[in-house]
Parts: sequence; structure tokens; C-alpha cells
Amino acid sequence: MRDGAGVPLTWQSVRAEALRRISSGEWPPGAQIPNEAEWAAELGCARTTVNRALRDLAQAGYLDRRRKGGTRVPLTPVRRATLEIAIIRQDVEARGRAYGYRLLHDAAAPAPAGIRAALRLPEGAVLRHVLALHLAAGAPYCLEDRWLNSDFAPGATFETVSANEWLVRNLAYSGGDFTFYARPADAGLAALLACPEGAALFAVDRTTFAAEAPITAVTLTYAPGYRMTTSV
Amino acid sequence: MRDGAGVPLTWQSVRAEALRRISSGEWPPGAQIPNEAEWAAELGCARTTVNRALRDLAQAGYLDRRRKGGTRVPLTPVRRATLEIAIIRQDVEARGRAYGYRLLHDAAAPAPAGIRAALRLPEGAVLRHVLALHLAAGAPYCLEDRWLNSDFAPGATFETVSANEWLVRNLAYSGGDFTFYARPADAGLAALLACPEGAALFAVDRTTFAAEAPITAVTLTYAPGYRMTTSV
DNA sequence: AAGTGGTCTAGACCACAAA
DNA sequence: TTGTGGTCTAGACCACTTG
Repeated sequence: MRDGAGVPLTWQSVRAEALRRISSGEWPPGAQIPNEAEWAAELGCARTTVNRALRDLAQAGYLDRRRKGGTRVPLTPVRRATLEIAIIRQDVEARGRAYGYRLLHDAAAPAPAGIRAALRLPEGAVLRHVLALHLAAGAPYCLEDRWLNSDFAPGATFETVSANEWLVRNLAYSGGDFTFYARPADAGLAALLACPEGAALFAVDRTTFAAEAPITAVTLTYAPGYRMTTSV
Repeated sequence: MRDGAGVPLTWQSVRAEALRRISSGEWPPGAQIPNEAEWAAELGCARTTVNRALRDLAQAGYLDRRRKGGTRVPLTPVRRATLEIAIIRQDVEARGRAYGYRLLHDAAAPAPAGIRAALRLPEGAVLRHVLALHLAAGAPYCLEDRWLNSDFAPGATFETVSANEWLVRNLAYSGGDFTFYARPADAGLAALLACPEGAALFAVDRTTFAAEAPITAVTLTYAPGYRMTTSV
């Protein structure tokens, strides 16, 4: 509701009003809400402004929009959180600790079945296998176990700059999957990460594709105590 | 570059062109890029369109924009991924398994120090402590250990609908933090989640605030084998 | 076939942060 | 002070999808 047309409505205020109606039950789950033109007329602002507000809410998972179908409040709400995925060096430095890096292994090898499947490669494919340790204040921080398409980055050696950093800096807007899970430390991990065998470790599997072409699959396993944080 | 003004440029195509310039090195890290008006003139489209494209790239972490300061390519790229956080019941059903739920405990109690700190509550604060088990196909799936502001949801009993589900359905647009980590199963967790003591478990700590008021702090601990996935 | 959201345009004013 | 991005408007055309 708006008096005589003094202040222009912002898209944020339209979004706030929509959220109020959703959480107050005025727009219950499953309900179709007024279309953009109606709502713009009711509020006294341009349709573009309503569009921006509702588009934002849809992106956050609070609304479901489709052409001709209109806009609805989802029956089953889904919250979306944004993870910031930085280079490991930055991650360490942001925590106020000195970063270190050691390349452990770098050689071509036949890809194991799991990696082949993740990258959709045929049997017998040969990839470049890179193993490296990231350190924080001299202590093991994260083990990087990577399989990399050999056609890609043929010149790059990962002795001083990690593959992690090299790839992030040289690959804009690539797609892929992330999987987060907990795993126990086996003997090898325990030795490299300087933790007891069987310790609970946080790990991420990541696959990367650029323009449909498989680039790399990596497992990052963090030393005990690692926590990944985000806020909404 | 656009010939005689046939097809209108879409904001996606402008974004794609900007990405090309970033990844090709035409716009190196740290460089300031042309302002919106210049770029619009060069491409032959409205400034609004350029704005939409660059705003999108900034949100994804590929550009850094500030008023008067202009738009720059960040020196240290940060990728952003979106996590979809569903109700646990939905999560289980999406994996094609039958969902089950058991309330284990629900009583008021003085909040432990860690919870008080997370919710910024004074010493001596009393909260509602809820413990519940989520099941998938009859097997333990996730343990929900929650501390809830007693002023909030006074009427709700969590016997058939979990606090997790109740809160998501009744709290629109609340803010908070998520922390993901790995933890070993202690005796209590091992018994409840039917896993060996010491097993590596995936866990999430979540705090929720609505309009600056503390609502709830919860730890979700998943049975072994759980994986959280997202794609970019 | 028709209704809805998605987007582009051209112009305008404003808020913020450098210089 | 001034340049830059942030946003609003009014109007238009289009794409998708549902009935």
C-alpha cells in the first residue's frame, strides 16, 4: 500500500512484502499469486520492479515461476545457500596461517574406474595423476589427489603453483559437480595428514568440465578439525 | 561486435562475451574494464542489458563492482556454488527410500555454553532441547539434536512432524550460518545411528535467526555413507 | 489460442565512493 | 566534486506452456 505516489517502491521492498505474505500465510503453500501486471498495478510500480523482486525470490527457492503457469508458493520449500569456494592457499591465508605447498607425485597413469566414470571417459583412458599436500602454518592441511586430462595444461608443472590454483586461474566459468562427505583416515592418509588412523576427515570430490569436455576430477581430503562455513 | 542491428543482444550473450574476455586474458586479473555506458555503446545495446550481465557475473564472483570505482576482474577468483537445503524427509524421499521419524526427547533445559555462544544468549538461558532420529527405509539416517528458543513455537509438538520440517515451513526468509564438518561417532551416536564407534560421520551445525532474534541451533549428524552434492 | 513470465529499450534520477 | 554502478519507469515484443 502506498500513499499518494511519493517515494518510488524499490524491488527490495516489493520482495519484503511478498515474503511477508508468504510467511503470514496470506499466500499459502501451493497457492497461485497475482500475476506481475496485477501486482504492479496494485502496488503502483512498474512491472519490471515486481519482476525483479519475484525473480529474486524464485532464485532463492521461495517461489516457483513458469510462463503461462504463473507464480506459485512451493508446497515443499527448499532453502538455497551459497558456498564460496576459494583457492586453498587463499582459504589458509584467510584463516590467518602461513601457507605451504608440497608436490608429492605427478605422472601419467591409466585412470581408475571411478574416475573414468565421473569424467565419462572410455576404458583405458590415460590421465595425469597429481598428488600434493597443502600446509597451514607448517602442518598438513589438505591432501589434493587429482586426475587431469593430459590434453589440458600440457606445459604446466605444479611444483610451485598447485594444480588447484592453476586451474582456478585459467578456467573461467567451467561447470561440474561437488560432493561433500566424511571418510576415515586409512594408513596412507594418516601418514600424510599426520593424524591417527581412523580419524574422521572431511572430504570433497569435485569434477570439472569445460564446454562438455572433461577436465579434471579431484578429491580434497582435509586434516581433522576442518570446518566449511557459509551463511544465508 | 554486431552487424547492422538485426538481432537484439541478450544479457546472456553479453555475459558470455565478458567471460570470454576474462578467460582469454583480454581482461587480466586486476584490470578495470570499460564502464557500462561505453560497453553498451560498443555492443550496440541498452545499458540495462550490460548491467544485467555484469551484475550476474559479479554475483558469481567473476567481477568486482563498485560505484565510482568501476568494474574490475578480481585478483583472487572465488567460485560460488549453490547448495540446495531441503527438508530431511524430502531428502530421503528424493533418494527413493521410505521416510521414518522418531522423537527421542523434548524438554526444557539450560543451554550449554557452545549453544549460548552460537545464539548470542546470556548465561543461564533456558531452551527447549529436542532430539530426534530420521530414518530411511527403516535404517537410521540422521540424528537431529536441536536447541530451540522456547518463546518460539510454543504450541508445536514434534511427535509426528519433525522440528526440522516444522521450522522450514513456518519460517520464511530467516538468516543464519551453516558449518559442515566430519566427526567421529562417540558411544551415544554409534548406538543411535547403528554404526561402529569411531566411524567417520558427516555433520552440519546450523544456527537460525529471524529479524535478529535467535531461533534455533541444531546439529544434524548423518549415518555413514551420506554424501551432500551440488553442481555448478 | 491465449495468458504468463522473460527480456530489451531509452531515458532518467539517485547513491555511493573516489579523487 | 564527479564518475560510476544501482534502480525505476513505461512500453514493447517474444517464448514458453498450459488449457
